[in-house]
Amino acid sequence: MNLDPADIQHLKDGYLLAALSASELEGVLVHARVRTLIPGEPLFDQGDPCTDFFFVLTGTIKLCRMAPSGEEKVMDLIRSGYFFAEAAMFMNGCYPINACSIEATRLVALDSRHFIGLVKNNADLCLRLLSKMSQRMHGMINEIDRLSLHSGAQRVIGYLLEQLPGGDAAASSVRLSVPKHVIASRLGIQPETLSRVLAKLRGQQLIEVHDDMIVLNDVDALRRLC
Amino acid sequence: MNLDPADIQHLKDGYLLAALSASELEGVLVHARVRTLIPGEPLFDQGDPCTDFFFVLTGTIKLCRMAPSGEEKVMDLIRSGYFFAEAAMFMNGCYPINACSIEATRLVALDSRHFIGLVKNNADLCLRLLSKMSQRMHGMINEIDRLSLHSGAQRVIGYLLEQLPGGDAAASSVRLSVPKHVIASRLGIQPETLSRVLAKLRGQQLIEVHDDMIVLNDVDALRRLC
DNA sequence: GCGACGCCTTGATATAGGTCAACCGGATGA
DNA sequence: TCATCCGGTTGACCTATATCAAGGCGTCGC
Repeated sequence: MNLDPADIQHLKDGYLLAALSASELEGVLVHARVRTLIPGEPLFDQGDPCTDFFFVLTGTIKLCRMAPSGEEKVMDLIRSGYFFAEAAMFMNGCYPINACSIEATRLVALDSRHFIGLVKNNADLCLRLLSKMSQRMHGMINEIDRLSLHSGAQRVIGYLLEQLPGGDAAASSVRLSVPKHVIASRLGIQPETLSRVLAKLRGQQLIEVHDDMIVLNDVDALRRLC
Repeated sequence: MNLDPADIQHLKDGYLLAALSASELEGVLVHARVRTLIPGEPLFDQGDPCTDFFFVLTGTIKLCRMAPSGEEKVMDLIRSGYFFAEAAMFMNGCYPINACSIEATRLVALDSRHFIGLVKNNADLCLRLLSKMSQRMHGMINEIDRLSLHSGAQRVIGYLLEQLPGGDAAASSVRLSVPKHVIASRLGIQPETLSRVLAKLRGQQLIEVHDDMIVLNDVDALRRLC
């Protein structure tokens, strides 16, 4: 399985590679392998040695951790056009989480060691990386206080609002691209609770639920709730 | 107020500056100011433009966010010998959190823009930074799943075990260096709940509480509980 | 077509933890 | 010295959410 020109363009648009010269990019691509995952196929496990970082071409990757009890907590959902595991690369150690697909997924695996070597000679790229990682950390700070400061219902509403296609105020409906139980885990609640929260919002006429299609009847009111 | 030689040594031991040459360090110090805070004095607020990053010489800084309700959540406690706000620096924007002292604190404020300039010309430093930020992100991932996967009691136990002076298995007692209500917020629980958890552990003979001194009677049992 | 399964929903119940209120003891300050 | 305040503790109560259990509705393979 190989990279076609559209994939390469896609990759170049991702922030990590945008700062590379043509020859550097060439080198990175030599060390890149395309992988295809069937739904639910694991990519790596928490504790595996970190040899690659990844870019999602199509599909969705679920990053999650296992509690000692066996319960799993979804930490992040990585969709087409995004890198992941690039942070682990710099620790030169092991992946801190599990990664697996939740639908048919094509992704690019890029060689960590080769890329590190590249970064050593490219201060500009380095700064971009620092900035990007700062942004991720910022996102995590938000996540931490969402989890600890807001109620389950507020987190659900926040999630729905996040999924709104940006810009268009009129198009106030959302298609859930992952199963509801995955969203529940992402939000740190049980599937039953998610279902109840949605039912309650439906009862208040704030939303309409048609399977994985959710219409937000009153975006402003929802925004006020959180 | 100025830096004395001990302070400078202290600073050089911090990871961010260890990779600098003598002349680079010189430059950084020219742009450094020592600040002294009384207990509870604010340093910056969430949303303030990010002009400096900091190093704690003595004392403790509390990083926290305010919920819309006015409730505050302690995100981190920064003690002597650690940098903070270095991530915000790379975003070139605003501080994402509030910072204030919780006791008399001496710290060094370092000029962000000057430091960024330096990093641009030092790929090695850059890599160290990337690695350090990865570690922080790793810590945040742990924090997120602690908050969402573990009970309040487990988080309390985890906190106590973290505070144990490393290495020495015999010395199984902990002195709480910050007020209990700050720890409670750090752990995402109420002060009353923290108090009850400690009372319960005391009832099980697992710990002894003497004001801010906590003796861990059975470290292994505690570790098993989480 | 039919059973099995997965996903979601709904109801009943249990429980962790939050909230409110009272109280204690030490520190502070008039 | 006494009043006050602050941090911590304890009790009573309540609410949000988890847990357990049942059932509905698609989808898939046979």
